[in-house]
Amino acid sequence: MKIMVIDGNSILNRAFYGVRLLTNHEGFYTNAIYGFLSTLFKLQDEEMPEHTIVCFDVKEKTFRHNKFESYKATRKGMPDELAMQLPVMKDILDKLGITTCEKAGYEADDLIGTISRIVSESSNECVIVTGDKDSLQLIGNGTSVRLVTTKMGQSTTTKYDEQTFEEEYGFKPNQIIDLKALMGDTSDNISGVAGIGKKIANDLIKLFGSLENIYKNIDSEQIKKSVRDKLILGEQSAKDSYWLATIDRNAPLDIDPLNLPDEFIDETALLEIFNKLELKTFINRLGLVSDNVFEQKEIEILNITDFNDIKKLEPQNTSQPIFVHVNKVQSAVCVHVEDKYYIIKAHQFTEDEWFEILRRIFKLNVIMHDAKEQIVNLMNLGINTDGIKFDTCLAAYLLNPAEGSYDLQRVALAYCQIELKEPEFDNEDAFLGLIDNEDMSKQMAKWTQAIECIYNEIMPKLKAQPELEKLYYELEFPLMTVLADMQKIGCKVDANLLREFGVNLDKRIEFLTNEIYDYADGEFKINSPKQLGEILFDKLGLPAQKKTKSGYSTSAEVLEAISGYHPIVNAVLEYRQLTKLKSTYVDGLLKVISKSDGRIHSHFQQTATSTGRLSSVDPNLQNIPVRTELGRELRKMFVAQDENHVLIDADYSQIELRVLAHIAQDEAMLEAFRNGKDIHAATAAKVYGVNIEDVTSEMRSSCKEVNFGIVYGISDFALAGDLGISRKQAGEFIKSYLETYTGVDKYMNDIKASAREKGYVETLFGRRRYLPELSSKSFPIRAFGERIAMNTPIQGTAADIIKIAMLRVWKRLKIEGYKTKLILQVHDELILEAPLDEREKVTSLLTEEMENAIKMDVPLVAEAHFGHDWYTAKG
DNA sequence: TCGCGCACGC
DNA sequence: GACGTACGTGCGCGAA
Repeated sequence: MKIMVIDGNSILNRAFYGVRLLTNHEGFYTNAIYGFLSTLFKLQDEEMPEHTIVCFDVKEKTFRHNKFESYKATRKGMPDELAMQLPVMKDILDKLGITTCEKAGYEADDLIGTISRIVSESSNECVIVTGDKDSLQLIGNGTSVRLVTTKMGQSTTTKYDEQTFEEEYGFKPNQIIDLKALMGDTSDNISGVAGIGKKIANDLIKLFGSLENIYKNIDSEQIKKSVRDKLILGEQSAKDSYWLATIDRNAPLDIDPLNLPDEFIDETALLEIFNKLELKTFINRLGLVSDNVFEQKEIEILNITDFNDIKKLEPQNTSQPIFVHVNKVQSAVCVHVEDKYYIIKAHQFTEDEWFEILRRIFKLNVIMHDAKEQIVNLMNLGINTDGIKFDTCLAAYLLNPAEGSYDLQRVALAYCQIELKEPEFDNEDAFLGLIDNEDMSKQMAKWTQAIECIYNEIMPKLKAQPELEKLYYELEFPLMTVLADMQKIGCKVDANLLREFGVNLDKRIEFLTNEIYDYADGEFKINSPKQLGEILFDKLGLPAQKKTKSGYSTSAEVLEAISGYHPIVNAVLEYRQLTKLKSTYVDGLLKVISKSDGRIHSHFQQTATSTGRLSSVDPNLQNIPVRTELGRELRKMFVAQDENHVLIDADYSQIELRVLAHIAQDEAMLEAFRNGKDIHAATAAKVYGVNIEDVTSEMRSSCKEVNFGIVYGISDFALAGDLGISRKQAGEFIKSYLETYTGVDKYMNDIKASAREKGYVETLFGRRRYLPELSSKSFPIRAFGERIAMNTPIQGTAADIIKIAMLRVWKRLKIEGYKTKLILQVHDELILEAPLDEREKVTSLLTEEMENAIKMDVPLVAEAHFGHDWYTAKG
């Protein structure tokens, strides 16, 4: 028989610190439970024990504390985020039928020691699972120890038996006690012998075998005098330490390790617990819900191979929704109509037939998951996609925008506990029609079925929040088509100009590289912060300012501070700037220019941010340089298609501060905007108590920083860093700022209180973000949550506003028959590509829609410029 | 492949 | 006292 004994506290601790903080939507922490169970199940699979026992420490003092008050005195208590998970964890173990064991006055280690003794004495096998090395002393007689180490998210285990232990340590497992008696253990506050560390302790143990033997031979010549003196002085401490480090293998047990009950799994209870914790992976893992509905209910999968059969795709009642899934490589589509799943594969039809099929499908009342990329493709084929009426991906995003990822697999798991396997048949071969089998059809049907399930789960949740439902139907969903259209059109890039720019950069980079090598007196990877740090701070001896986890910090901030010490520093700074431009922008952009139309088709992600902003990838066109002149040059490469077109760029002036003024109803700030004042100067005038015309540029720019920070929920710490002043001064600065803008002060306090109470914050349009961080007892986490609480309504409302503007601009351009196209959005900026003769009209259309997107108590101001390229159009 | 340090935007 | 200004994406490096 094999028995696995787990040190519950140890593994739970590892799990807690190894897995990022997870919570369910109510803010209950689940990361330790998640990590513990992952480790438990993994080890059960590996070790296949007949029985598992989990031992826990009890809060009360143990026999060790009773004798030595100092024992483990330096240990901090469990953080609340972990403590709250402990009882739930025990309950889960109970429902899993796993025996738990704890005893007042004893540590988990003692219980484990006792269990392993009993098990091994009866010639059974015992595997101990723990995260700390104390239990290694228990190895022997069929007992092995698995040490679990965690790295963010994953856990690795190392197995020690007598042999591997001796190979690594060079002595027997129980001699660990003797070792600890000498060197002590800071984590348990065991003192050992003062002055004796790991090295000497190891040598002594190898020479004499045990503590007892060392003292018997204390006069031996093999012990140096200095060491002998320390040993004599610390004899009592060594003996006490020996006693403390010894695990009691005769603790009283309430269980009989040799006669454990069968492990009965209470499926109903576990299903309920895991649902509540939103740990759906375990529901699946334990098979609490059948993951394969196909096995429960035979569903009808039909291949359509005859073009004449396509009328089957139309439901009797045309208003009835159908569910559509297109595989990634677009070689096949699955349509779920009424109770049937139709699979249609492109290669079985002529191109005309295939397009006609798609045309018919997307005329119907279609529900999809993440439709945008498909819409782009269909638009490119000239197929109308107006039939698409619902996107489950977007809905999932609106219900909780902080999830991070909304691919079908994840959402199906979250809402339906369906585990969708990575598709095996979604590759080049499938695209060419080389793969055509039943499994492929079955897999596609299952994915389509998941969409239906999500839809059924999500609809009532969306309807339960009327504001969110409105946001979905009136803004987010229609915006998807606008984004698809922008992606399809893309933006023209002058590749030759870009390449030329790259060549010039390269020349200068090569010069700088040589210069840096000369200064450093040798070659190294300048791009490696590690190597650069060693050169600057070790070899050249420049004063290091900051450390990072992995060595010296070489950030621009640090380098600027030391630029006066050595000419290499400025060379590195310039090198960094140029190589960034070259690799990310020149090379990066050249890679993604479409061969067919010479344009860049960035993808606008609609479900990427937790505030409601869009993001842009492949390439990211929302971070094209603008601040430095050289970087800004890159914008000259983004051009209108020809000399008969221009780019028109309009950006909102101070949209976030205006939103803040409105939401906070701050009289002073409202007044400043209403009167068209320079907000930063106006702020400075008030904060410093001078007339606006007497505001110096320093006063203005420091207030600009504060304004900027206020929008993000500032701290004195951060502001101090930005302004280069002390934290105290920064605190006073913020204080006088908030005394000037009392409405803002009140808003910040109110929003935090409301967020704590409700568990979420909202934008003006009801876009929600949940804040589990606010219920944390940990200051940094809670403070983080508070900053989000202050920032999200502002940033999110601004995001809502520009989305409204985009939708209206796009619609008007279309309805009023302009050829002008919306091509880019950069958070507070919209860019159009317009034929020359439409320029004036669409410019006013654009600013008009941007400024009137929403009625607030302050005016919204958008400024537009135009030009052949983005550089000029940015104004 | 992944995490980190760094750098670009709003 | 805690140490983190919000929100993103992408590159090169270096360890696994």
